[in-house]
Amino acid sequence: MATNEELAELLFPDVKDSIEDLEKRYPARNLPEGAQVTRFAPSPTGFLHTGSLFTSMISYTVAKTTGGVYFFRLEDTDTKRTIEGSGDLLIEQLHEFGIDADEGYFKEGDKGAYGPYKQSERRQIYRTVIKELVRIGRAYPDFCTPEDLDKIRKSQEANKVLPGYYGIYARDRNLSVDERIARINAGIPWVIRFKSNGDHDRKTKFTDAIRGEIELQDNDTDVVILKSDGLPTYHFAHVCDDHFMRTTLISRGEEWIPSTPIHLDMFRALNWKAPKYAHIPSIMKLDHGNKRKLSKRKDPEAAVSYFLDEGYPTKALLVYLMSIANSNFEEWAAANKSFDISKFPFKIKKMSLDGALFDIDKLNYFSKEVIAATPIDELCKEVKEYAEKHDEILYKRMVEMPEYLKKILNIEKDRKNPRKDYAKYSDVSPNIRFFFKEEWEKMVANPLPFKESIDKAIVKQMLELAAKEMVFGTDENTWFSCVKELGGRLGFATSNKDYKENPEKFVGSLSDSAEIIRIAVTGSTQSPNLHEILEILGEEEVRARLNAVAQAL
RNA sequence: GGCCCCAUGGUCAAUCGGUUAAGACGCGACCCUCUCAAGGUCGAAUGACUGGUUCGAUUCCAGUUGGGGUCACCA
Repeated sequence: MATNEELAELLFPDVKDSIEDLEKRYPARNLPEGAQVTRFAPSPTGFLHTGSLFTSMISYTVAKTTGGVYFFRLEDTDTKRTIEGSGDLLIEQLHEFGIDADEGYFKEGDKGAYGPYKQSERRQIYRTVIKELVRIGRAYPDFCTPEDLDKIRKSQEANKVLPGYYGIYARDRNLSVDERIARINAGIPWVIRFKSNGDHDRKTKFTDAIRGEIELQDNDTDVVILKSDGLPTYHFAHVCDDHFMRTTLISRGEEWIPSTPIHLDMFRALNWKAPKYAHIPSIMKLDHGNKRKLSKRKDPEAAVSYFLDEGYPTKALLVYLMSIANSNFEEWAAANKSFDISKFPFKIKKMSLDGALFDIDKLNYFSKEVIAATPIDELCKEVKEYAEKHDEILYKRMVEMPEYLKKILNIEKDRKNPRKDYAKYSDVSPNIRFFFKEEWEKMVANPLPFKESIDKAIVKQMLELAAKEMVFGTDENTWFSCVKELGGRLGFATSNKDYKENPEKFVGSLSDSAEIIRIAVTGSTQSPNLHEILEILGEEEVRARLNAVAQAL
């Protein structure tokens, strides 16, 4: 009668190393007490998901705040879904958010002593551990075809028992070693399954770093750990990699909670200490009254690239996500007058337990705050960088007349209550159109929104008067007194109080007189501070615009 | 369906058995004001339901309901 030892040898003849060897190759990390080793371990299957940014931000923050290590591992074991180059793209996008790994997989090669950090390059490690598992009888080859498995599942459904490969339904679980060897030698394809000792009627408990104690049914299914393509499944790769990479805290999506007993089962079988788990709630979206996970297919905001394309400052998204992660962040930010999330004392225990609905209003709010607090030179740089990728015309202007753009972006900015016009850089262009002659000409070619109640002749006179006599190069008060005086000559009120008391005595209010100038110069009834606008445009240009509009009336 | 997670305003949420149940976004009103963006003041709006424990439950327990997740040779 053959032994498991022989079976293991037949399955993995080339594997010479033992688990002992691996333990030596990847020694325990020498880190201070309390330092956490965390990671972000995505599959290279597309763009960075907003939920992934959220979990990676948390992993990163935990490592940084505890003086630990944050690494990046590429989980490319699903060869069918892998998209070439998306691993590098993920790293680039994370980099835009300042989430750079201390070690791990990088475009230009691995960094760190616990690699390789790309799972497809870790085949021998998995095979070494699995060989050992076969040897001790905790893993075995399974010869079921997909059709066999399908048949088993169908009969389970018909009999209304739990589907899965477990107990009496685990067809090849109790094959004799001789039989297994015979089938392998006969060339029948196989996968390797983990042999669970679990009992469905018992519970496994573990302490989640966010939720506290969680109690689940024991795992009793014999999950596949090595697929027919020679690569491991997530379950096994996670256990194996996070053991040898010495991860101390696994932060991952809450959808992993139900499979945690499988992982714990394997850690136990290998006699390895399991890491701590932090299951992060998913970011949700309201869809026809129902909450659901942000979906990459249905929701533009599920892809981080959406925010980048719209021109949200990366910091703003991070601030928003942090406010979801630890709701006391807002309070902290207000007290410290800073949105610097790296200084915020993040506590994983303070994470809320259910998934937050993505709130674009709140993001916009934070984003306006962030942009308003950005120093002008930095803002110009950011806008320019955004424009370079997404707004050709704006980019050209920023390159050709940087000082002019700087003045425009600086309107009412350098004060205690700065303007908060922009939530995203894509808001800039539509807001500043009128500053450019050719745009302004297009705008005033359309009927202008002058008040119907004011006689066109008066409007015209006001424009002509302003074109001739309005002062330039003065401070705001002097300028405004002048505007008042000019309006007064035509019968406009020179104070709102006067107008309120006797509106019938005037052709229009003080606001109305100023509005005529605003409309002519900006094409709109709304604009930032008129005085600043006029000074930026310059005397010559303003007088020309006023005359042009007056003539067209 | 089995199992698991979750449950305070529209949204994010504080409260570690005793509170007029914070705060923020959004919304409304008013103020400021040459318009707007802001800013200021004020306001409307919350403990899913039913039992139990307790002198006292938003808070602890159970059940109900509701929402979410998961049951692959995908992660």
